[in-house]
Amino acid sequence: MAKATVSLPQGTRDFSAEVVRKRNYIFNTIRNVFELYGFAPLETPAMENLDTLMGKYGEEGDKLIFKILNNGLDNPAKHDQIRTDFEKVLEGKNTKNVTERALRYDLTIPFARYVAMNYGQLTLPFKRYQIQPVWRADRPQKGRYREFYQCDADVVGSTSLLNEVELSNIYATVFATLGIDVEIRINSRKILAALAEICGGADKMTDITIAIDKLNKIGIEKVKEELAQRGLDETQIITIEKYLAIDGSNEEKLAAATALIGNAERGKAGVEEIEYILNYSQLITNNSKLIIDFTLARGLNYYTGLIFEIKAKGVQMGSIGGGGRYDDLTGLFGVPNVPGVGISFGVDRIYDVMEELELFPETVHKGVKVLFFNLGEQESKTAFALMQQLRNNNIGCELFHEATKMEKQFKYADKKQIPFAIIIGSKELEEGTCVIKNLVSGEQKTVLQTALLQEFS
RNA sequence: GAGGGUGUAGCUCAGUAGGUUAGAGCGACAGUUUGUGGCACUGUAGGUCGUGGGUUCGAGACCCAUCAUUCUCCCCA
Repeated sequence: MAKATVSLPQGTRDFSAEVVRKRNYIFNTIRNVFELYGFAPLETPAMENLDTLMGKYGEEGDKLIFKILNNGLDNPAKHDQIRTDFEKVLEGKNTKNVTERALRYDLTIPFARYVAMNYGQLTLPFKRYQIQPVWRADRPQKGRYREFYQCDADVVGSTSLLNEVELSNIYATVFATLGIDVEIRINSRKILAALAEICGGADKMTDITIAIDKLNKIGIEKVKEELAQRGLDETQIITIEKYLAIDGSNEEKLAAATALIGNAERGKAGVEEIEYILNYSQLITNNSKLIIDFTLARGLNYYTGLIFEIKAKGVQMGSIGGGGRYDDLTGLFGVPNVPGVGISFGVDRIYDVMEELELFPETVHKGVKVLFFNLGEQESKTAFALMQQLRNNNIGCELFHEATKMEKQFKYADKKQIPFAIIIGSKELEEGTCVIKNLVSGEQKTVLQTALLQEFS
């Protein structure tokens, strides 16, 4: 036989039965909590119009969008036009004649598009959740793929901080259910804006957040270097260093932040937001899990208010979730002034964390419960009838596919982790009985075929 | 976009300073006498060493290219 040369596209994966079951366990947990909090599901197509996606993720993001080549490019009547258009593609531009669709890059923009298209029909605030794969033409590496799932929950059409409280409780509930110990780190983009205001003006906000975001990775000295490179002077850098050095309990941090940036209007507002959510959460979840982290910035520039990031305790792993408030998600699609707030779960990383900490329950391995041995034609007919009877009572079973030596059938049961074997040979056939063997303990007993069902109920 | 690592049996990998018939473990299959597995033992199958060039008397080992894969940086989940 020729050697198979089949392979998978870079950065994609097959999921075996065991992995799918474990992933579904995570998905189901998240989905149940979303539903519990009043979020409704939404699914959007794998592909969007290229126009919908381009320009929404920044210059870098645009490059990482998977574009779909149009069909019918081989139509002779269009060759001249397409050659001309293809020249534009070579220059880095996109033309509708060559490509006009692309794979979904995230769930947020398709959601914004959906809200814009259906704004009139939506009951506000609109709370939806979405669990679907997205695709990015990124270089794959550890924990990064070209196809991966996102789990998002967003509320649009409400500025109430109650939404932030709800979302942080969703985080707490999901991770408590999964058994993962986490810190829910929070900060406010308003505080960062106030800091920027004091240090060089609002236009430095992006520079400052980008540099601050790297603190954990590169350390304070490098951050200072980067800030200097980005044009901040020494006094400003000292202020930022003071800001980043804020430490202690949540209360102490808030006090220190107030002292530093409380005079700025937005700084005050940011501190008040955080106070609000901390007070509220005390009533509902374990407050100690919410931790103020003033170094938290999050890369995405559309965040404007409170921001979240989830860090699992006890493992070396990047954030396993994040989110925040944004002011105007749908403005780009012609429906302005729709504020919102959303969170996201990083399922692939959550999976890795649970694997590492061995948190998956035994029950996720859900195979068939019974294997009927096949010991001959008449024997297997009897077994088949009994098997159907069990199936009708919601007991999963299989009949071995051919009459062969028992050793093989035992090994099959072992490999598929089937806990019970039912043996019907010529002797049992004659007596109207069957042998039930517990394959874990090795114990077995003979019962009447008519009594088999009640043995399993 | 930039820079490393790795490609040898189905899987995980050995293959010493280039030398003749390329190995192991696991897995698969068969058997250790025909209705009781997981163990053990025996045996069998399976590789033009990613691909294409080059150096050499001789290349799985060295050089170049190419493809694949993996990791790091950028960016992100």
